[in-house]
Amino acid sequence: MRRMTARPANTHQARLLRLLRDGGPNSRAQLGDQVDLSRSKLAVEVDRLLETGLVVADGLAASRGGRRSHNIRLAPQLRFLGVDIGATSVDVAVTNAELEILGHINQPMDVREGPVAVFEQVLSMAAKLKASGLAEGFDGAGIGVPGPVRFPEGVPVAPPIMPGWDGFPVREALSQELGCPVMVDNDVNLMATGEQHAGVARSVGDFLCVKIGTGIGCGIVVGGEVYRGTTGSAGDIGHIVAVPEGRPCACGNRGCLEAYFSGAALARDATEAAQQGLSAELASRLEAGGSLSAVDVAAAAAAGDATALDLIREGGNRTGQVIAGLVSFFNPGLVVIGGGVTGLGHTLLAAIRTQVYRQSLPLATGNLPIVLGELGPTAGVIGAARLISDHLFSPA
Amino acid sequence: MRRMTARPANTHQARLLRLLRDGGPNSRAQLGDQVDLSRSKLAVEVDRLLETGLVVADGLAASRGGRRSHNIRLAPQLRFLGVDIGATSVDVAVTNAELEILGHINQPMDVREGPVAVFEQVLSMAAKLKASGLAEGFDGAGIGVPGPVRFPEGVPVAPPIMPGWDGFPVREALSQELGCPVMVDNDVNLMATGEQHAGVARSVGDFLCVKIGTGIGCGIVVGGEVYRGTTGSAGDIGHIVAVPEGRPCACGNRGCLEAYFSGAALARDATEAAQQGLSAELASRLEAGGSLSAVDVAAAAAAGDATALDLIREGGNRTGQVIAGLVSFFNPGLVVIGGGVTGLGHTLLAAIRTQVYRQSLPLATGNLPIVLGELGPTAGVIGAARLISDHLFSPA
DNA sequence: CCGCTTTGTCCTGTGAGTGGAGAAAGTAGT
DNA sequence: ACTACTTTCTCCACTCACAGGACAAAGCGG
Repeated sequence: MRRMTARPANTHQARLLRLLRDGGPNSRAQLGDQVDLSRSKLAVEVDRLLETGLVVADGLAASRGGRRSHNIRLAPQLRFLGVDIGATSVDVAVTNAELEILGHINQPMDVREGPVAVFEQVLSMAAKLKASGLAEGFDGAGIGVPGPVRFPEGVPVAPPIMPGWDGFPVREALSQELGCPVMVDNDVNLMATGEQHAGVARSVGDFLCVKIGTGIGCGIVVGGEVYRGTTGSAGDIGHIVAVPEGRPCACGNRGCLEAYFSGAALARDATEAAQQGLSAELASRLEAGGSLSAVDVAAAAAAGDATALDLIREGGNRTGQVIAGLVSFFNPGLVVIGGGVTGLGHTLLAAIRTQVYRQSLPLATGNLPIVLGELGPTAGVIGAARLISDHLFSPA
Repeated sequence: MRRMTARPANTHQARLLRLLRDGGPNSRAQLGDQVDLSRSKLAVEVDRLLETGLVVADGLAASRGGRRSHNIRLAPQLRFLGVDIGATSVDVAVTNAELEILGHINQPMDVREGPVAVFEQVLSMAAKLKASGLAEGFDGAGIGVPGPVRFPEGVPVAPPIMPGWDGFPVREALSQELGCPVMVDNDVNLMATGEQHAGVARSVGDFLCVKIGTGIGCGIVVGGEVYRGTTGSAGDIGHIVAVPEGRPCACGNRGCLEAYFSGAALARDATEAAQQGLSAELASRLEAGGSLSAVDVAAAAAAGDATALDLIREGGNRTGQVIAGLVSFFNPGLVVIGGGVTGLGHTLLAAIRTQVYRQSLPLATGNLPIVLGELGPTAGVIGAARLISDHLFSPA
């Protein structure tokens, strides 16, 4: 099957495509209400889009008191691939042009095995989605990697947790394999993009999205656009010093946030507590599973285990302290907490909130919601799909 | 004399005005090289600007091998007023349309006396500048205040160090008094704007400008635009916690950066050291002046006083720690240090650099200059003039 | 005085975009 | 069935921004 080849010829067409993506099918008249163009001009642009095949007219909508309108929608066969590479697992999903998830696979994986092995796995997952009839091919793909990215080129730069990926041409390689345009970003930025597109951050211009998984990162959105920083490392808050001269961290410094809290730190601290006999609950889980993870701590906390709750609270306090500083500095309109540890839920959230509301300026916290992400594990893949669709739905 | 009434009618005219402001007089041909418009279109827009009186043609430039060009420049009688209200002093300056300072007055003052008293002083300073023949009136004024501002309305909101100003309609009141358009911003943002326009931050898209005066604040520039945050309090880093559970701070929390370092904290610590007999140098200055300020500490440090140097280093370390966190988070292309304590110079700068380069990620610090501001006390007033000129040189 | 260059002006063609007239297709009331 | 009114969509003429070329003006060097 022929894939999407055309791109919008001008900003009007790009605007229309995004409206159809975000608002679903629409009549010409409804579109006209949103774009500030005369009906005549609008009709011309819609006709041109119809010629390219990017949008189609299918059927008539119900009358609203007058002539029935033609439904204009994005071509139904368009497919985007969203890939979210974490430290220990991959998510791959197919979406339609409206960025609705049609199919989603999650598999365990280890980024440290390097780009070649991971690519093979990603491609086989994509193939599986194709084989299940959800797509005959992909019109574009977005991919998130757990480290800083030189965004224009789509190349990871000096990623601490995935050293083998440094300089690997992710964008070009994946584009070659899939035969479609590809955009690459940091996984945290994609989570923020996802929550912005379809989650809690809709209609918020400036917000922070803190992702707590194996490590800790923070997506920064300024005026509706992801801010990536000068070298693409913006939001890398895991090694902000939370406790001056505190615990040694793997990075060589002391007192880093990640030395106190993250999926990895939590698992380590829980294991230690279990071995010291501080918690029967955790000890029994350790014996049963051989090792502990954030999920075990969450379960223990849900069962009322005091040690688990303490660990979560303490981690939340540290994290909240750092976030409080960022809130004072950045004055966001919203803070989203997400990532693997979202399962720790409201115990974590409460600790973070307490610290932020206590330490940040009243003016900055006065009307500041601090909430859990709403999309869970799909935020990343939705963000990835949105990334490539933003790219494709912009003038060539 | 008639003041500026016209505004650019479109973005082309605005663009041309800014080019003339930032690049000085120019021929039509030179302008054409910079704006990507046909010569004919450019000529039309320049003619219209000439009609409005915003720009004038004065004389012919030297030949560059062909017909001599007409010099096009901004109207020479245009005058902007830049006002920078600090905690303890005011700066008022007149500039021409190219934002060159024609006259500059600095006077001590206390913001806590409230807006009415301060306004009176500012107006008398402006009158003095007028009386000296530098201006017959003002075409626009920019004003910076030491606290958060609701930018669109030009009204301070909940400013901690100037409680009497809360909600006072600074923009409207000053506009009324001066009879010209006025824009209001945080003083720190204006310093950043000034350094961006005429100082060390020219041609840097994303940077931080840390102003250490009576308090500590940070101007944030994203993509060449000042970022003000959701409620206008972005950059308010003085009360970020530098030491968890540390010294009590006037704000009610513990361990705030300003409790450890700022002009006020430095004066207090120096006084204490002098009284405890730790430094003969500081003690003699205390006896001579009755009190100590950051300037005394700077002088003592310059004279080699170990205690003064220690105070500066320790303050620089604390500040550097906080900045290190911000650098990891924001990944700027430049960090500018300015404000009243700039006199502490390289001792301070070295301490800050050490902390940032040690604690932040290599990717973020790899190519990160950390430098002192270049404009000193004029940064604020230049920023203020630039603020209003940006406003006036944009389509009506 | 003759080419050559640069600067600035004039004029016409093109394409984007507006706005109005009106056709097409529907609903509701009489 | 007929009328009045609504909404949707199309067509067409007119305006305006802008490009680009021709050309005039004003300088240079030989």
